[in-house]
Amino acid sequence: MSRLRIGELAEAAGVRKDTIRYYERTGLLPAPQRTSAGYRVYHPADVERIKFVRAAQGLGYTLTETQALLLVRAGDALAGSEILAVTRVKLREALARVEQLKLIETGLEQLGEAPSHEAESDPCPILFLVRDGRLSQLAADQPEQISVGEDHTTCTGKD
Amino acid sequence: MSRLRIGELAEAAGVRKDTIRYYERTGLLPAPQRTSAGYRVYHPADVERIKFVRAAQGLGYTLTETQALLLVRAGDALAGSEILAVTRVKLREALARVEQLKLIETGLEQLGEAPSHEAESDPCPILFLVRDGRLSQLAADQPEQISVGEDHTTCTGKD
DNA sequence: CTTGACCCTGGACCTAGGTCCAAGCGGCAC
DNA sequence: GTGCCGCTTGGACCTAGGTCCAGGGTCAAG
Repeated sequence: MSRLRIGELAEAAGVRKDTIRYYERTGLLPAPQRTSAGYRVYHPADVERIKFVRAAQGLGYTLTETQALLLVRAGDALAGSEILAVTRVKLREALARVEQLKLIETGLEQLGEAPSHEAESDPCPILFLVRDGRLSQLAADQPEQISVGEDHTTCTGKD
Repeated sequence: MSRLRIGELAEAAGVRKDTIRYYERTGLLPAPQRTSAGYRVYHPADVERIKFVRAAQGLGYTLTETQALLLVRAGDALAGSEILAVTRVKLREALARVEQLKLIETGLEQLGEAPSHEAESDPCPILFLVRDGRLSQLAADQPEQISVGEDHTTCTGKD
């Protein structure tokens, strides 16, 4: 049982067969050996490789970036320096995201507790979602910029 | 200048005109007033609304979730309890992502520093990317599960 | 009254990342 | 040798979130 057909690999890795063929087309998975009848034949290590790809995707790496990670995984240190920069950007984004989400969570919790009045923690209970200086950091197409200028922090709750 | 046409709104909010019309189609932006000639006419507050939407998208909220956030922003506390659950899930995912990315960053840094040998920190320098018990958490379709069982932590660096 | 910038609509197209389908072999059990 | 399941291919289709285009109307300036 050391060699798998595509269905078995799919089962073992928890993906669809189509996904495996898709990964092969896009280069995430090398073209496997074939039987004389043309059936794809996989190595058990491909199960881990696919799981790895799924994990990378889950972390927000694109297909291309995932390929770089696979190179690193295979021992290519040069690919590492490139993907490191990407990873640092992603990490910064993820940290910012956590902060934003915490703010929103807190705001939503307070909203539930203090139905409408007695929202003492913030003079403008809608603004926890609107303080654009904070919230729009992630909206910028250049996540590098942390410009918190833009003093349009007016509290006009109505559209 | 208290009323804007779509081009001005697009400019002010930093999006394309098409995006604004798209948001209108999908309900993220209410259908605006029209001039007698059929031109859309916007309120300056719509600039903030669009920026808000962009920010929410940047935080990983879907269109639908963003609509709920908009309701909350407009004062709807009931929408808040629904979106709170969503937000908590996103927060947990974001925290997990940060941890994963930190691991990867560290691993990649060490890879660059210790070219091939002297990687004392980890007996298997490839594994910082492969420890599936950790890395595949995010790959699972149910991000709730933190199952770190699965002892397939073998160090076979070659494909 | 023409020119140019702006707006309208419907619909096609795009990237990412898959997912599905039909038509047609392969292989094994009965 | 006939089911039936699994595999092959190419290509269409899908969701999300836009983006672009053609054909045509509007409006202000010259």
